Amino acid sequence: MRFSRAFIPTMKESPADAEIPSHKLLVRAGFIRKKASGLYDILPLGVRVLLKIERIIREEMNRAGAQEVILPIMHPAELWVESGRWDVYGKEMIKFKDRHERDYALGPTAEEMITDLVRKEVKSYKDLPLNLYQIGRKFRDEIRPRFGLMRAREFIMKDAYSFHASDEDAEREYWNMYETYSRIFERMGLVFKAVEADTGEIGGKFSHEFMVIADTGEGKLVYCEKCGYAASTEKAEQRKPEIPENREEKFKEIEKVHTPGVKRIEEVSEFLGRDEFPPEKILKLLVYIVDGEPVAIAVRGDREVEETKLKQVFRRKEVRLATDEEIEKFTGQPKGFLSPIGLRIPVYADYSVIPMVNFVAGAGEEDYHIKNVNWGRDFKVKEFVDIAEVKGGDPCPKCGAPLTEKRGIEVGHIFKLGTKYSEAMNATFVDEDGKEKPMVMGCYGIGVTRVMAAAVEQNYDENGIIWPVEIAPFEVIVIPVNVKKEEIVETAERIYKELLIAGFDVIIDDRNARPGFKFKDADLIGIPYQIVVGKKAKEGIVEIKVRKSGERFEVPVEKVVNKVKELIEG
RNA sequence: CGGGGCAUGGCGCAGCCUGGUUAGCGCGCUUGCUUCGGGAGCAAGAGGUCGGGGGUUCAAAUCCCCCUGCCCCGACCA
Repeated sequence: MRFSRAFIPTMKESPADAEIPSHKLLVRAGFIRKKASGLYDILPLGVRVLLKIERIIREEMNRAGAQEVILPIMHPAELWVESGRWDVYGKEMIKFKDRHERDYALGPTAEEMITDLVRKEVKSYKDLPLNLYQIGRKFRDEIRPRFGLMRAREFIMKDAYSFHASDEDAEREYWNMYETYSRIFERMGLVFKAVEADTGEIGGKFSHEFMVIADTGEGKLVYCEKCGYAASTEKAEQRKPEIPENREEKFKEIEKVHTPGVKRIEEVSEFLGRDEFPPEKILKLLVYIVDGEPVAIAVRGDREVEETKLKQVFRRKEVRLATDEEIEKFTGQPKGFLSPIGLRIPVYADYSVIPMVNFVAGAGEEDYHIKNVNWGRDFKVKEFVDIAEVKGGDPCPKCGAPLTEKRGIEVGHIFKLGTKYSEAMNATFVDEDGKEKPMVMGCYGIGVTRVMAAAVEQNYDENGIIWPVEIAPFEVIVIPVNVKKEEIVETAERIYKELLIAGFDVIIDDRNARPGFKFKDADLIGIPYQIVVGKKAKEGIVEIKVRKSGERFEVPVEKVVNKVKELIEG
């Protein structure tokens, strides 16, 4: 590729609407352009990166035994109605009608479409297992698209679905995909972590998310360096604390204190004296509405409720915070001073409350708190549940070692679905024993466009992007410093051709521009290796610069190809 | 959905509060000359329905109303 002929519109300034590095850099370096909120044009450089990402995915999926298909993006409503998701997924779907007034949606995911295909064609256990995947556009009408490619309304995804005759075989494939995904992200040169995750809207039995570690990630995860436990904080379990020995003996007399206008945990702590009453000594009480019924949720003052875990505890019914009016109505107590004592609604307490002794809680009346409250003695806990968000430093639920907390970008998610869709859609087969059974399913997704953004988020500096060579738009750029000098041009062209012949992805910056201008572009775009052909060309010497480390080597022209090979292949 | 902000040439912005005659700046773009190892200099140019509609006024980018688009924030006080 010749830079002078390439469509690579770079710019000095970031667009005003870009917030995070990947968004700014992908726009500035000419990989993408915004068309509308959550919709992007992908320019040639972007396409090159996406094709490389897709190639790695295809190779590994095929190697793992999966087969590629292409299903329509336009989904007939009937299938979604059949699975019961037409209304559930509802607002996230772009829906429309054809000229005959039939309902359709642009596919946000394809369980229904694939299940429909397989149920029609597969009737015997002999045809199982089957793992089919596709790489294509997906549409989700996000409440709030943001961060460029990270949360777009139209994006490219690889989605795979597997069908099995038994639960064991589905589980075997699940781990097969786990290994496959690990290889895929390793090959892409990304730092990632596979974590146990909540199954979310897709449903199913258990799942893992593949998170690219980056500070701008929307997801949080914790992991244990010692035993390898790793989980999304939406799922991470707390180690259940022991009930302190002889706790009753430590109980002190209840004491009511005047705390005018002091509501927040932090304020209470400050007011009563931080040293004696840190947030860990204060009880936080919240009221949630679970399927219309109010429940009180107690957590230690320094902890946050993780709503996804809360939903799990209440088996995924509708769970939401109570409004101020509801709080007053159901508890008869003023907000800000809620007390577990004498509460008319059941109290569920987080594990973090178990070791608490002689703590502070609201008094149930305006401007008062109570000291030396103890669960069991002063109020009844209906059940101790694991609903607080796990934080870095907390003990690992498996081995007790302190957990590490990081932020990450979810680029892949694998689910063991079970028979949720096959039962709803009647996807059955006849087993060896002659009986008709629902197929056991799994599904496995990778956000292809998101991987591109995540890779940038993890690999950039003040000068621009630093692509891992495996997914870089070009592996090498040849930069003749001055296209008016014959010996420079000749040398550069020669190296360019040799690299092409050797099979490298190479671009030559043949533009009549000043050297500094070209260097800036090369750095911005993030091409891993730059070959600078300058003054020493006439002595047969050129310079190779490594984008990531900034290292520079002077190399004789005839050794360039070998040196590049050595650098890229390690 | 609720709250806030923005919309002026391809990009980034000023002007608007306190209406007034050619709407400005930087970058980019075109042409020429010079320059050529970290986003060059000089000179000459091109390019704008000031998001759209309506209103107030002798006069609107500027004031008022409506619409659209885009961006940011939004449980944890109970």
